[in-house]
Amino acid sequence: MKEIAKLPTETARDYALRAIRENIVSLDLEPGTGISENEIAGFLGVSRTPVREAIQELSKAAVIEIYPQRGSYVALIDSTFVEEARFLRKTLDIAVIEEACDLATQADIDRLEENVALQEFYLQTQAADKIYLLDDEFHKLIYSAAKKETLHAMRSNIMLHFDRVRTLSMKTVKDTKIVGDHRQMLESIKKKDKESCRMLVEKHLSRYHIDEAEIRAAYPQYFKD
Amino acid sequence: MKEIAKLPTETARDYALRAIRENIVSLDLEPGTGISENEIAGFLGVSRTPVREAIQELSKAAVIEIYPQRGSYVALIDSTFVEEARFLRKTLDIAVIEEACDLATQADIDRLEENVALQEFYLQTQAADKIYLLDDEFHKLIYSAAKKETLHAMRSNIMLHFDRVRTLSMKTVKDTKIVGDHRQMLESIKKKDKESCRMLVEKHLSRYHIDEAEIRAAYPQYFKD
DNA sequence: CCTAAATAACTTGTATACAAGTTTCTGTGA
DNA sequence: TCACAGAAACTTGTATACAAGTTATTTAGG
Repeated sequence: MKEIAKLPTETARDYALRAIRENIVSLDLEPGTGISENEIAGFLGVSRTPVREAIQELSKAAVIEIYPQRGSYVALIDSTFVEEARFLRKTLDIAVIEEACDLATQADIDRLEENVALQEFYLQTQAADKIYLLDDEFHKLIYSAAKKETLHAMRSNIMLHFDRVRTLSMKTVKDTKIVGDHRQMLESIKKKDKESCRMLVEKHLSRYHIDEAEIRAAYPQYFKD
Repeated sequence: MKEIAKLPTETARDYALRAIRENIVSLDLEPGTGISENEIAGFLGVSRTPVREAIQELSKAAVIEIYPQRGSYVALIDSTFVEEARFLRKTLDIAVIEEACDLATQADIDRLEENVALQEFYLQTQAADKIYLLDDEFHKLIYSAAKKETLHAMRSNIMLHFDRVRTLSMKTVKDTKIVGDHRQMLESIKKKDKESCRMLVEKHLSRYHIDEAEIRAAYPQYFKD
């Protein structure tokens, strides 16, 4: 588990949740690892209570499994969940981007323009971690433009399963293509071309699908079944 | 707040979560009501810890608002959330019922048949509460047939907002039509007729849309804005 | 050396005590 | 009667103590 600095504003609970979540997504907490409330509390410098509440929340998202009186474990990557996450993205992202075509204001477009411009900039400087964050923000901006912020928060939770696969695929999937997809999506939103948006989202998702087999072959110990 | 019996098997945390949630959906805890961790803990006969964890979870679903050191309140019915919940249903329920057309086994069909038969039975005996539960189970069975159980759990949380409106509309919406919709959906799944399924889900949802205006007029104190 | 029982060291679940901050009440003064 | 200060009674956030159960270790007996 890697250290993550506590922000001065956030509560101990929010800090614990953020720290544990980031460690799970980054795979610094490997799938199958046993975790202890006491151990994490000591590591983060807070008491068991906020750590426990964070773990409860992550167990509801099914990325942590709690066995009462026995221990808790980082869940193995379950293909069932990954498939459901992909299904949700395919369904909801398309519906939301179509809604964004109708509702996006100039301010929304401006924010998206700035985001994609930064992605294109960091693509040249090879800053993969920056692109990762901008990728998340890009999709959040689209949900925001469609006035579906609550659904994005919900999407984030189930997307945790997908995110771990994404972390593993960082090396194989080409950032160039991802940023290119985002640029095309933005242009299609500006043209209010829903059919094009739909196609782009499907193509975008298919990029991750391709290499799941090889990822699984490379890291079999991380997968369930 | 109405009393709800604690099941012998469930933990104090699960009991508190179930009890508070049911009271919110049934409107026995009215929108805008102030709630206290201590008060609820005393009422339920457990300590603050499990009650607190339950409230945290419900605050994440945005049906409870927590103001640190000031108090917590049952959230007013926010039209934004209700609209997002409706959007999710329209989008996801359609995609899932289409998937169910492809994947439903005979066992799935049998369970749906039994459920709808019970709905038709209780329709004659005027047992609205039974139909309410069977309604929930009907949609859950469809998600199960489509192998999307995780998404259903997620759907349940955001649907809390919709459920409160549904509770208010119980008197105005005709159960006859709802059960009729369910019967037609089942027949369309059996025929694997996706286009018909899509139309039925949209018609089904529109039934709740009609009377939101009058509900809001009848209970203005429950609504935000 | 091996087996088995006792025990110690863990786990999470729950209750309680304390901390920090807000609101409300109460009493005192003019 | 009104204004204001201060205390008391709340709120949630956090830390800690204890309960109940599981697992690992240790120790005694053969």
